[in-house]
Amino acid sequence: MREGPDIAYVSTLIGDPARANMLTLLMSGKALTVSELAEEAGVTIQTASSHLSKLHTGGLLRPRKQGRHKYYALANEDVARLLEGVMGLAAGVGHLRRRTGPKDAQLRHARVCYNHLAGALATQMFDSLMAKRHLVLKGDDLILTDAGAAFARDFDIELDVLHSARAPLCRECLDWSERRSHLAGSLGRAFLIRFEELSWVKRVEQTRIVSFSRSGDEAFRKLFSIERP
Amino acid sequence: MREGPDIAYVSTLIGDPARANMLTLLMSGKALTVSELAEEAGVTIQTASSHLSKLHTGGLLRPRKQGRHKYYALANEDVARLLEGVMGLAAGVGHLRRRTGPKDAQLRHARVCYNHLAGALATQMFDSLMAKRHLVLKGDDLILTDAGAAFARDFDIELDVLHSARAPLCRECLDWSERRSHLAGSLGRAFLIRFEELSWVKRVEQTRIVSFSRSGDEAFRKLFSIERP
DNA sequence: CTGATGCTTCGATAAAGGTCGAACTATGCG
DNA sequence: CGCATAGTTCGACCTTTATCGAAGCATCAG
Repeated sequence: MREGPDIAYVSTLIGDPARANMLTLLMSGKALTVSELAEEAGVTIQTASSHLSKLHTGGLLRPRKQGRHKYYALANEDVARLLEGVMGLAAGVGHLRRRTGPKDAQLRHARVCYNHLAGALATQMFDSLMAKRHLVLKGDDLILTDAGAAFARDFDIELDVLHSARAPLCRECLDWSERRSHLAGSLGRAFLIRFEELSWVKRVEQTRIVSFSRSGDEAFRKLFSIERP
Repeated sequence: MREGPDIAYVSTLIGDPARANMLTLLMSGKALTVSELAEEAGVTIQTASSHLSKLHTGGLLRPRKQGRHKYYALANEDVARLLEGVMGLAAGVGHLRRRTGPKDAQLRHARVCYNHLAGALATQMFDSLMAKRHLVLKGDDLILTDAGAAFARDFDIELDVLHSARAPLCRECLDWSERRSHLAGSLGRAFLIRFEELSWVKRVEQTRIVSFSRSGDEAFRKLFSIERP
């Protein structure tokens, strides 16, 4: 019974409260320094340093040195997806660390998941893309149809660049608050970037919240045929 | 940043080697007893009992008592998916099987359990009913949906008669060869009766074996959308 | 009833690992 | 160069928790 991958090792890494805090922070997609992570996680710098080094060894984080700073970020999108999955299950158990507050509602509505959009609006966007057959599910793979490609190009997303990258173009990501899929992959990322370029959305500093401007919300809903609630 | 679900709690649950072993075992989809899980995980029964109780509290497992045995299975598909994700990240693949139950192939395939159908075909029938939302799980109770009721009536099962009976309509029964659920209760019984009426099946005298006719097997598979192996 | 089996609870033990103070290295700034 | 800042390493606590023996329930078979 010693076969199979070592899920205990990875889970133990995530299982420590301080490390879990840091990982949750890094879900914003940003790279943060040791000190920043230490403060947010509520531990001293020494402790944080030790934790981060373990997370790196475990392949969950990717460090980058810049001058005398050391930045840590999630190693890749798989890590982000896994964390999102754990959040989903934890939320399903009804095990929230904090009571639902105003911030929580905003998080559920629209937030960043690593580098793409998540939350209620993101799942609706995903549903729209599926309904219009811009995306289709082929087995477990998500495929961008010709119509979908045209739609993306129309939105000034340079698909050729995305295709040349190694990362998968389209990917499903399970939304922990909505318990439905939203769009990940380089296309999901490209969409978020365009939203920011167009000033439809703004990131709220220090959080994962994504805030839509009034006109941005309208344009977004129009683009994806989402009715006002 | 202390928002969001408590991922540390769930991860800690998975993070213990003994628990991880058990969860990996249960990825087979089968329900296993405390003793079996203890042995496979390499710990004593007391320790296993404690672990399993924690996993239950954490919402990862669903226990069922049958006689003096206690069977544990993964709580739902989300848990399985999460574990699959962790395995993916932990790199490597491994699946593990364990032969259980009667050795007779015919018995394993289809047999009578008290008054309803059991065996591989029965668990597939059950899975089909669940997948099509003819049955839904509400807490520990199995509920026949409107769609399910229509489906049953369409199959000439007189639901009114069943409802008037004192016995519960739907009930999960743990299949001892498959270690998964199949349908019991008066509805489960009614289905078997109909199968016999239609000559889809015949009971083999002196045994619990249920033998499907060639055409009966085909009709059965069509009714429940079960692919030929 | 009695004995056997499956599982749970309790308590003591021991190992693991998170934590922080202190000392140390490395980089940047004047 | 000296000094400040960022991060690491070391060592010593100390909380947490996995573990198993022993005893206690619960269920089943005669």
